[in-house]
Amino acid sequence: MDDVARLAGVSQSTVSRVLNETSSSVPISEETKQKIFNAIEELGYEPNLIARSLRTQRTQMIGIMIGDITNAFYHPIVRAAQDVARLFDYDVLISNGDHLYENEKRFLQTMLRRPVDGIIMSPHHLTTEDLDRFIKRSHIPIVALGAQVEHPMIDVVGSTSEPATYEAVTWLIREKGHRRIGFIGVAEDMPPGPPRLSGYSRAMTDAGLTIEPGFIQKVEFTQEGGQRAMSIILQQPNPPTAIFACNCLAAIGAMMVAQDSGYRIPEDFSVMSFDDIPEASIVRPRLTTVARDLPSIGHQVAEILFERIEGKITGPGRLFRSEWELIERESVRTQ
Amino acid sequence: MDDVARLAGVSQSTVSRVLNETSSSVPISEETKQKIFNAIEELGYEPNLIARSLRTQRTQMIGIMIGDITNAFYHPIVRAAQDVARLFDYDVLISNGDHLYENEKRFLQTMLRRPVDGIIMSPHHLTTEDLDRFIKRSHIPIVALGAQVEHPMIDVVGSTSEPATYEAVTWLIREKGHRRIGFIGVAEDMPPGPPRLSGYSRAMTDAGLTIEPGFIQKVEFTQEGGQRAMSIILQQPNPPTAIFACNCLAAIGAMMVAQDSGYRIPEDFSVMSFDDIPEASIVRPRLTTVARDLPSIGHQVAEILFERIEGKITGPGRLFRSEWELIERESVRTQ
DNA sequence: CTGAAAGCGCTAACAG
DNA sequence: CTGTTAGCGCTTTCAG
Repeated sequence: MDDVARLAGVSQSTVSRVLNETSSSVPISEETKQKIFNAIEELGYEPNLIARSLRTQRTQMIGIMIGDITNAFYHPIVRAAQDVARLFDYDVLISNGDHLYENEKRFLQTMLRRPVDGIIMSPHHLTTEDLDRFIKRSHIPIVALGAQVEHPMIDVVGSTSEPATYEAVTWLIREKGHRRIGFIGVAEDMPPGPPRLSGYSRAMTDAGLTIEPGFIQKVEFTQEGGQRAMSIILQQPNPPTAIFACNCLAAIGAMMVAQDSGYRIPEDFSVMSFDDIPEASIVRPRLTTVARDLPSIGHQVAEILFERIEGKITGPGRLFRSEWELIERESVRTQ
Repeated sequence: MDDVARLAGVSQSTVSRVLNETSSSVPISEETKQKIFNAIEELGYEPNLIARSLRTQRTQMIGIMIGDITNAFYHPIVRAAQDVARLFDYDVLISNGDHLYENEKRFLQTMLRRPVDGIIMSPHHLTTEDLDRFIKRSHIPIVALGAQVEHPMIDVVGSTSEPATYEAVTWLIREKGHRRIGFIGVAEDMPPGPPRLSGYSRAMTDAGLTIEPGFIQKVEFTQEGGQRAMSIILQQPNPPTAIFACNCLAAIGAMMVAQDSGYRIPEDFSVMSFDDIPEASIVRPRLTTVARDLPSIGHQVAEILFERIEGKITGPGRLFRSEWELIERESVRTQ
C-alpha cells in the first residue's frame, strides 16, 4: 500500500480511504482517486485482508458447517449461501461435521480462533450449553439449520419437521388408505429425528391407528442405515404396507433391500421420504417426498446471518419455518 | 495474551514461546510452562490466528476449488483433503467453481487477497497463462486435480484419462463384442474431455473400427447433458450398441432418456462411464464404470500440497497418475 | 532461561 | 480534502 501511495504521490492513508470509500465519510478529489487507481493497476496491488482484519476485527469470512458433504440435501443450501456471501464480499469456510460430536466441537473452536464473522451450522450433537458457552465467549452470530436449538441468541431456520411429517403421514392414511405404516427415524434421537417421529405418531394416533414398536427403526442418515432398518422391518411377522423415511438416502436404502429381496415397490411396499434430493428422481420407482425449496433455504439462512453481521437485527433469536410441498411420484400406491 | 502473561507472572513473549514451542529453539522451564498453561486454562484463552498470520505471513489455510459441489466425484476428495489439512492444523476454504470461468478467476483473486498458503483446484477454464500470472505474483503452491495444466510449478494429480478410456473402450470391443460405440464427452473441450476422447479414438482406431461423427456428443457434466446427448444419438439412423460416457451423471441421464423412450439397458444399449460415484449403484441397471480410488486421490492431492507448503519439495511441478480399475456391474452386455 | 521492542499491513481517529 | 499517528495481537530478533 505504501508503494501505491508513493507512486500516486499521496499518503498511505489516502489510499486506504479510496479503497474503503463507503466507510469513510470524507470526500476525496476525483483527481487523487484516479492517480491512486492507476497506481494500483500498475502495481497489481491487492489489499491484504489479514492486515485489514486485524485492524477492523472483522474477517470477511463466515463459517458453514454441514452435516455431511455426501448428503445432497446440503448442496443447494451451501451453494446458495455461498452466492449471497459473495454478494457481501465474504468468503466461506466450509467444514464437514460428518455427524461427529468431536468434529462439531472442533469446528466451534476453529471459528473462535480464526475467527469468523458469522456461522451457519447444522448442529447434530452440540448441546445448547456448548453453543451458549461459545456465544458468551465470542459473540459471533449463529444461525442454525434445521435443528432444535433453543437459545435466545441463535436464529433457527427449519422446524417444519413436525407438521410436515404429520401431513405426509396423514396423506398416506387418508388419501392412500394405508393403516400399517413403518417409520425410519434417526439414531440417537439426533435432529431432525424427534420432531419427525412425533409428527408420525400424532398422525397415527389422530387416525386412530396403533403404532407397532417394531415398525419404528432409528438409523443413520445413509443408504446403509435405510438398508439396516428395512431388513429388520421385513422380518416382522406382519410387516407394514408403507414406510415413511426421515431421509431420502435411507429411503433409497430401504427400497433397495426390499427390491433385492424380491419385493416390488410400490406394489408390496409404498415408500415415502423427506427432502427432495436428485437421487429421489434417479431411482426407480421415483420417490414420493416431502420437498422443501433447498436453494431458497440456503438464501434465507445466509441473509438472516448477514442481518446479524451487519447489525441490522439485534435481540433475541428468531425462528423461521420453511415451506414444504408434497411431491407425488411413483413410490406410493393406494392400498 | 497479555492477560495470560500477567496472570502467569511472565512476559507476553514467554507465553508466545510456549505456544509455539516447536519453532522456538529456546528451552523454557517446566515451572513457567505450567504457570502459563494454568493461566491459559483459567482465562479460556485462544490465540488469534489473524494476528499470528499477519506476523508469520502464513495463514494456516488452504483453498480448495471444486468443479461442482453437486458432483459426488468431489465429495470423497474434499473430505480426504480436509482430513489431512486437519492433521497439519490447517483450515480449508472451499469454493464452488460451477464450471464458470468467472468463478475460477474470482477464486484465484480471493486466494491472493486472503491469502492462503496453498491451493488445490480443478481448473476447467483457467488457462496456463492465468495460472502463471497468479503464481508469479503470489508464489502460492498449487496442485491441480485432473486437469491438463502444463506449468513448471504446478503439481498435477490425475491424468489417467487417456489410458483408462483406451482400456475401457478396448474392453467394450474385445471382451464385449461391441463395434458401434458412442461417446459422450465434455462441452467446449474442457478437461477431462480431450484426453478421454483421444483414448476413445485410439481404441476405436486400433481395433480397426470407424468413428461416426454423430456418435460423439459433447455436453456438460450433468444428467441434463447426458439426456441431451442421448436424445441426439437415438435419432441416428443406425445408432450405436454401446455408449461410453465421460461422466457418471451424464451416463445416468443418457440411460434415463433411453429407458423413457422404451429402450432397455443393457439389452438395447450398453452404457459405461467414468468415476464410480454412489449414484452409479443406485440406478438400475447398476453402472459399469472405470473407478478411481477417490479418497486416496484426495489424500494424495493434499499431501503433495503440504510437501510444497512445508518446503520439503521445491523445484518443478510433478505429475501423478492415479490407479484405476474397471468395475463391472449390470449396464453392459456382450453383443 | 526470560524480557524488551520492533514490526507484519492495514484502518480510523485526530489534526490540519 | 489530505497527512500523521496509534494501534489491532502476535512472533522473533536482540539483549541480558
